Amino acid sequence: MKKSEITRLTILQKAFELIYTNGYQTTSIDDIIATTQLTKGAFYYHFKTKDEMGLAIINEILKPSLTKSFIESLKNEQNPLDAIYNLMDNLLMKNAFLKVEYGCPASNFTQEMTPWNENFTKALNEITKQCTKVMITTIEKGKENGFIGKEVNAKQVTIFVMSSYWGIRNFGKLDNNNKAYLPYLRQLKIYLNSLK
Amino acid sequence: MKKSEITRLTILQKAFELIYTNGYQTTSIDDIIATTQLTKGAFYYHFKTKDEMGLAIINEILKPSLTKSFIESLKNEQNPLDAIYNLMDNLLMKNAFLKVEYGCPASNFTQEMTPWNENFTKALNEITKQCTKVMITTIEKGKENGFIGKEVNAKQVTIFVMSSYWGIRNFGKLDNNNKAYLPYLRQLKIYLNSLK
DNA sequence: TTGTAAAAGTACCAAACAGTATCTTTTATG
DNA sequence: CATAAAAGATACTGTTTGGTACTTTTACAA
Repeated sequence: MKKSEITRLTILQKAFELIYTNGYQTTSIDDIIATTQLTKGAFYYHFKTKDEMGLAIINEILKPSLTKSFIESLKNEQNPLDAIYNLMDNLLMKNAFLKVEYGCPASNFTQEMTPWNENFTKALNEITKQCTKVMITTIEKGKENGFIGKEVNAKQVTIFVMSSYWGIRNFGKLDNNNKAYLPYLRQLKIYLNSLK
Repeated sequence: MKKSEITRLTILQKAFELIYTNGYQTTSIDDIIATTQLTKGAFYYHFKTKDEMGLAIINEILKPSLTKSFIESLKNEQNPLDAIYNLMDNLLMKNAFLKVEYGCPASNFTQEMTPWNENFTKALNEITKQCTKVMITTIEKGKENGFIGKEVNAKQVTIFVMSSYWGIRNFGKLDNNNKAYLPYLRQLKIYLNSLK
């Protein structure tokens, strides 16, 4: 890997961490170059504007990480209901990338940027669509394999589950701990079992 | 109502609208005084700082509006499952105060402010706790009245439902329309019926 | 090894920002 | 209707911000 590519990636990763913990608007370029030990010259060599960097974070850091989580969790497991539960359990309780007190990075980005940046919205929408698609396919397959009742609407369930995930991260953020995660996961299991 | 009180309320309401549509950080005090047709002198006569105003918005605009919605919807209805469904249907589809494309104001505030303002977090947490409490009580009463199965865990269900609500607003925001709301509501109904 | 384009450093700018100091006008009340 | 305090207007400040212009250093292919 070329040195300049490493620099670029360092900026993206460090900037992601700062934005994930402090928000996009409250993270200044000066903050980013301070933590990366770089200068404005380096930053603006790699990115035309701050927003171009933000978009790169979504597409090059967030997107691969999230879609990988979804695809790996959902495609390999036999029982789709277990798969969905384990995916959520993993995202909430085990993923080292995601921290309770900072919520879901995709959701954070959405909330903060959507009102004023259309490109961000589009990029985030794509991630969501990809994740949604994988989950719908998983459920449809589960219906064929007899794991899930034939009357179940895959898209509805997906939207419902994804929503509940985004929302529960709000609780975690507000409470600044994962106390709400356990009752959430128990209820999610009950709900998923009702789809058999 | 005294004139100065009207001015204060006007600032809060107009500022709320701006922040709801554009975000807190992207709404400047200059923006607020421009839309209110007031001046800095007036603004800083009523509020010591921008954050003091933000806190006042949460406590004096958001809190009463949301808790009123929850209490009125949940306390008056006979069947608690219908009550919860109608509350969500109302918040998503009928409430003129809330717009699809801008998400849930409480959730927006939470996402944007939590990382850097503890007072905001506390105030938002209080609103959430109040709403949660009302819903838990409603469910408990429903268990006593036979509307809901005795084995149902009221707190779990409340957290699950509230999460799903917050999350679905994210979908609406991302898509910039309420297409996702209908499948969500259908699935919510199916889920609530499973609690009988 | 060396020439050169790529990469990074330095110093600056104009605009936007929250907030203040001071002055003027309303408004409520004796 | 006089007057003082409340409410609001005006003009400013120091700082932070994203971004730029220009210079220097580094990496790497020939």
